[in-house]
Amino acid sequence: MNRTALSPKEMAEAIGVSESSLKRWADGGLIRVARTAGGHRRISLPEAVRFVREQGIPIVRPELLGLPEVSSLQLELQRAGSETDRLYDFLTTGRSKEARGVVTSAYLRGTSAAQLADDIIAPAMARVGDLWRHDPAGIFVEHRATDIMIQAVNQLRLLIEPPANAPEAVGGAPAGDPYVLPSLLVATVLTAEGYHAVNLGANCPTDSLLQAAQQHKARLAWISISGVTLEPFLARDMVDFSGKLAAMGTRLIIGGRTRPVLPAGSDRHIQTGVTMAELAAFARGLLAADDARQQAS
Amino acid sequence: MNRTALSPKEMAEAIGVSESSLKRWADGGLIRVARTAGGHRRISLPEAVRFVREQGIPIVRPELLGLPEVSSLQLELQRAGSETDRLYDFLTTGRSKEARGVVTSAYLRGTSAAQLADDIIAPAMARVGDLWRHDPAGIFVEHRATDIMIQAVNQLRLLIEPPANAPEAVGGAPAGDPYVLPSLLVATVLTAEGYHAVNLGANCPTDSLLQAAQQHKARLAWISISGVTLEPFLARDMVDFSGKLAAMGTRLIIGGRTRPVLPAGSDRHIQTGVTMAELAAFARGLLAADDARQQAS
DNA sequence: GGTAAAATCGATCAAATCGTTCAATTCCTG
DNA sequence: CAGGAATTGAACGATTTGATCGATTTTACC
Repeated sequence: MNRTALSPKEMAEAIGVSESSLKRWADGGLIRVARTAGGHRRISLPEAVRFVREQGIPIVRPELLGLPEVSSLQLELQRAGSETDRLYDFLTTGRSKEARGVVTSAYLRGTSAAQLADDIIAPAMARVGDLWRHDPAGIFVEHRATDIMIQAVNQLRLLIEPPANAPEAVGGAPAGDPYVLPSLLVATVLTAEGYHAVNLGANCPTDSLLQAAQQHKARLAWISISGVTLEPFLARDMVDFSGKLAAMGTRLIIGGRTRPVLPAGSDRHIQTGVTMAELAAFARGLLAADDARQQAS
Repeated sequence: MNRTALSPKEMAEAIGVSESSLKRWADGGLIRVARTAGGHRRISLPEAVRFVREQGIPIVRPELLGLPEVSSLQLELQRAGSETDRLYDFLTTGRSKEARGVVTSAYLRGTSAAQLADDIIAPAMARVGDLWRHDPAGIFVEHRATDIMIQAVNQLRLLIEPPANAPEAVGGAPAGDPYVLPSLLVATVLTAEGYHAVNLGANCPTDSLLQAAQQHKARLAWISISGVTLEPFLARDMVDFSGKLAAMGTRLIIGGRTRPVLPAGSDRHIQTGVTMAELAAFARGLLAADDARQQAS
């Protein structure tokens, strides 16, 4: 079941080390622990996840971390094929638990959220999307797979905790674009990069996005384009839009399957990308620049 | 429910410790408690806040402490509506963590998934949906709220596990209907009722639904209508559709904001409902009938 | 006002965790 | 390979925690 906090013993058993070592690591500051009034250590799940990822520690008993789907996945003895193949297999056969396991365990093993999206999830979903061309049952399988994927990414999102003073990021899919998953992935990637991501989801007018950015004093805004093409007139809208955002200190990044073509010379305040890795890199760069500026002052 | 005073049980749940520990801390002077005439402990909200701050104890379920900025010293004890009010507040102000807390804690306290949907989530989302009429920022708030709600329901869904041999249920929103949340709620309610629910999400053609029902040998199929109205010709489609489903042992239930009007005399294999409670009742009835038949044989 | 259900009381007890010490193991370096 | 440093895991008594109990108080409802 879903734990809110772990005791040293639980986490020690989960990763297969002694309780003593875990306590020593906690006392040495390697693991951030809260304390009960009586002095007992309590470890939050996102903190445990952060630690095992950074240290590259294999998880022996995932169910102790509240992640039973990871353990059930281990029962599927190393099947042949890449992670994408396995994910595709689980998605098309409706095995949601195993699909969640693929995503979660890949992240726990150290795969970055962006890599996960680019190299595992996107290819699998692309293959799922091709199904309906050949298979009459493709549409239902695609719908089911999408739902499963949304579940999996939402679960992943809960395992990541941005720092307390994280800058805000706001975004969504443009008006007329009904796809939920891509924007959800962006929100997850940005959370992993240390932002507090506010996802406005599918079909979100730019006006609404602008207001959200204002209210949240967002450092970064994203638009995730999947279901519509960025028409030239829309591209001009975007340039105008990004100008308004820039005026209040918010940088805009636009992404999608294909790199949007913007009017020449308009790439001053507007960034485009087709992969989550690009998005993550840009977001990281923005943070680094802000940090440098703060240190200088 | 903004309480002026907390019971030991409430505060214990809020910070994720046992009631015993809290009472011991109170008796040891760590927490200043008032006593009722009968000797029960009462902890003031400021005292609770002071304690968790001093001890650095993470607050697991902040909604139980009532939020300071809600400020209004409403003495009203927990009514059915108060939870909706809090949820609405969290949804409109973008506090996703707290919103998830309302949903999860309500479920953990014993509220059924159907009740949660009908009495807490639906009213809150309806109020959110009214926002755009009066507030220019309404659209963005609505999008943000929807995303938060989807997260919360997905999290709830992960907390519920159907029995191993659960019958399958398949459904989604009809073609042209872009709303994700209602069908997700149906899937969650059915999971809580003991079904293995396969959600095909928004904008799902009936053909795909039929194929999914076939492949899964579904006992139950649902169509959740939100964004489109059930036109008469579509209604006739539905009767035809439900006939095909019935032929393979799948019962159909159609739901939405308004009760769909079906051609007279067609209600043999088709069920309609406007509340999740109706849906849950029908699903339960189906299960009970099956069980009785199995026992008889 | 009266009654039944729910919550809380105070107390007890087993299990978990505390901080510390120490021996065994691993790692590093000359 | 020898030997010192660092890491690990086990053990210890003292303390903390969480579950449980029958008795009492509070709350909800009529």
